Amino acid sequence: MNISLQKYLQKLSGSGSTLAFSTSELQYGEFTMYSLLGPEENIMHLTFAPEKHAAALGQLRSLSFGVSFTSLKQEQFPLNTFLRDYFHGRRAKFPIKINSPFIEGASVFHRRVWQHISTIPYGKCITYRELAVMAGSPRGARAVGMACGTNPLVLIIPCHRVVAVNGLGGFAGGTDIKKALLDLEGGCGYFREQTDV
DNA sequence: GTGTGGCAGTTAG
DNA sequence: CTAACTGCCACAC
Repeated sequence: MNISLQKYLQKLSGSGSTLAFSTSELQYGEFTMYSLLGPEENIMHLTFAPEKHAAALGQLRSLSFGVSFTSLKQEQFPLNTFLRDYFHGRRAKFPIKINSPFIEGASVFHRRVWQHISTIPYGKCITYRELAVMAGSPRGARAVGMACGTNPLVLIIPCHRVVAVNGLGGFAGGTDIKKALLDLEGGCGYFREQTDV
């Protein structure tokens, strides 16, 4: 992971000056998100969990490069309109080019899992086990859960559409958020099976 | 419903 | 290398 970050930054820092990242805290009704933009304005990290956000920043700071962070107003965040529409149920896809060193630097297995998650359509969900089969590791449901937990681009890689065979499963940022996202998308086939919710 | 053992992949040391 | 974690699952009570 750190190796890829190093390489990525090395490419960008031709002059050797410090690299500027920007962060923003985003508010959409009850939902709070944390984002990290790279020097080229590409979105590197997006999460509901403040501790994951802090960890991503910590990784950048731990590198041997000079890095600086500025905060961006929500209105200036490139995906703000898309996200706002999503949370209003008016958008299903985020047509952006994914270019995050947190993804490129991850393991083959994790990237495979994330790729498959990206193909789950809006309003549908699959189980950790099914995803494990797709990723070529039929007994690796638990490992799939771990890959979901380290997903650097929440919503863009819709890991909330992956649920346990007999329940909701976990979520970075809290299962309440996961449930709310599935609800927003119309249940995703999860609530139909549950008589209680 | 709950307990428990096994599972695959990742990370720390 | 081992040990110790996880957004899990199957199978018992």
